[in-house]
Amino acid sequence: MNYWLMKSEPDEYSIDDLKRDKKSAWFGVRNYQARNFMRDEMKVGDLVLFYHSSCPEPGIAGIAKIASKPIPDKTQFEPGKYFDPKATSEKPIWMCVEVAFVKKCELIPLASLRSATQLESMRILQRGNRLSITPVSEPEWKFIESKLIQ
DNA sequence: GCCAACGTTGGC
DNA sequence: GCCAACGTTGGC
Repeated sequence: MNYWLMKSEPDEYSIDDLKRDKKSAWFGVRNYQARNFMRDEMKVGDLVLFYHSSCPEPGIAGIAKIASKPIPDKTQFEPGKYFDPKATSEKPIWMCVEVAFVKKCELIPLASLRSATQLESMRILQRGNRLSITPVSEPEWKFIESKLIQ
């Protein structure tokens, strides 16, 4: 079992949207490191901290889980902002996974994460971190689950 | 809107 | 392969 943190801008796709949809493909990732996590390391059943970014109240908004093996991100083939002219259906470049809703929680603000010494090495809190998908260690997960999630 | 940090691009 | 320029992310 691995744990992850996945960022989403709530204007684009929020925890409420996932709650409504039950399940969604995590399309639109165009960063190789983040793609590799989805393609190579995620397993069905892995748990995910759903993080709201670039919004008035950034923070953890809920929990989701990985619900599929890697699948081609179909937006790479379609006209629009995620289109990639170098991708073909035979050789897709961008892979994603499906993510399923588990629960919504009271928002855990970024400041609360920063103030917890147990989380000081968390990837998301390191300066300059911009990766939209990052691994979460088991101790970090346990701490957040038992102490912060309501 | 600002700005730090990082990834990507492209000329050489 | 180097590296400057540029674009993007994301908190504030």
